[in-house]
Amino acid sequence: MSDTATKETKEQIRKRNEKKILECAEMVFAENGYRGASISMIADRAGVPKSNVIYYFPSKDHLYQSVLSHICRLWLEAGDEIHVDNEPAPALRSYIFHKMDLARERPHGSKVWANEVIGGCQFIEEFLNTYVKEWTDTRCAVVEHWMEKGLLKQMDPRPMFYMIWSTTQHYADFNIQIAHLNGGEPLTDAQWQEAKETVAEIIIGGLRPSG
Amino acid sequence: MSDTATKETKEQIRKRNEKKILECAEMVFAENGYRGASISMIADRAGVPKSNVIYYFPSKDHLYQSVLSHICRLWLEAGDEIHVDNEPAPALRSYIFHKMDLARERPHGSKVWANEVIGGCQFIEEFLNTYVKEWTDTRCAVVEHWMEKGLLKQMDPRPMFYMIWSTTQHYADFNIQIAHLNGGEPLTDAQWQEAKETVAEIIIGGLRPSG
DNA sequence: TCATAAGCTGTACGATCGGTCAAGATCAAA
DNA sequence: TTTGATCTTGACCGATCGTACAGCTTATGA
Repeated sequence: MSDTATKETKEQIRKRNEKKILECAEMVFAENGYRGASISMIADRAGVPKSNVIYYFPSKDHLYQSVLSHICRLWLEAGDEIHVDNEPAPALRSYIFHKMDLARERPHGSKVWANEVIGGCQFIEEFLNTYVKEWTDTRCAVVEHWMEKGLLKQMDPRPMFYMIWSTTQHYADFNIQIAHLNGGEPLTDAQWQEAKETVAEIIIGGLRPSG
Repeated sequence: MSDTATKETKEQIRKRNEKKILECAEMVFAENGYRGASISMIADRAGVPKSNVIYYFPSKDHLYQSVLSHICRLWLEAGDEIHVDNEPAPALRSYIFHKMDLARERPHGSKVWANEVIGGCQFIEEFLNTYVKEWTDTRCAVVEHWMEKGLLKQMDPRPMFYMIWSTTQHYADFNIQIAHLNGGEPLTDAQWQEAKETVAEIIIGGLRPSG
């Protein structure tokens, strides 16, 4: 039958379809929120029947959870630069740049997360109280260590992290609003570069010891 | 009939019901997004039959638009302090404090706006391209004027405004996530005060001329 | 080759959606 | 007191929701 095309194994088929459905689900959930997104929309976007989506993901909840889990893992990895061994300014600059790149390249994931948090964290509550909390506590300890060594201004590190998160994710979640205020066009490469620099400059400048 | 209670005029009844329904709609839209919110939920929250909601607001779209319009008006008013006659540091500090207070007192409105922007700005597109754009252009001109006078570091003022917006609204939109990372409890008055100070300190500090 | 497992999909289900409508209840003006 | 406008509500409509399920095709391993 298949003279030219190489046969796909079942495992390859499964992997390919799961990935395709997950990517489309991420977009549909981003645009419509959890309750606003329907399995039909996701199926249409992926070009498969609705039943096929349910075949790979046993329920809408499972699919949604998979999307959220995937996003969070990406974010936590972006903070690996924050170590006591590193200098604070380059480490924070690298973290901010990394998160800005993620915001530009994968805005949909950020939007799904934002929708979930706004809607009450019903699906990520346990996740927040374990992985995210542990990550935050660890990184706050590093920043406080830097502050004690006099490398940063003394302050509560938590609002600093909230500021980095909110600012970088703003460029993902609110990219459409930003485009509207930018003459209807998304940011150019140059504008994006300048935004990254400005964000890093303000935050790191604002953390510099005054004495 | 009504010995003790004073009679309500029809106008009072209309005003009271419209206000009650609008407030409940703001909460329900905040928690569920536009498509996830249903008229039944809003009606239940307001303690009236579904038909009564439709009576006061001819459609779900009208109700949603009313909620969005109300929020945006509040935000634009908060930026009145940004004038060329004022000193930049106190003006920006006042603006940030004002927006932080709004984020704490009225988180639902901010969440509805965020959901709408994330979902694609379908209902606020014209609004963005007129009022919000005009407001932003005007305020950017003021900041650039300050920069030319050497009162602030020279940079693109737009990312600065995005940073103020995202940071302050983060405390509204993500208040549940912040609470989870704060040991499950919302920020205390002292923590809130410190967050306001930290946000203002970082941003204004980061804008200080280096020379 | 052949039984079995896995991939795939059309149909059907009860629930809920936004919204219409008719009818009753209440109030304001004549 | 009568009359018309406004407030209030339950019943109902077609559409869409999540998803269960039977039956089909296709790949796999004995």
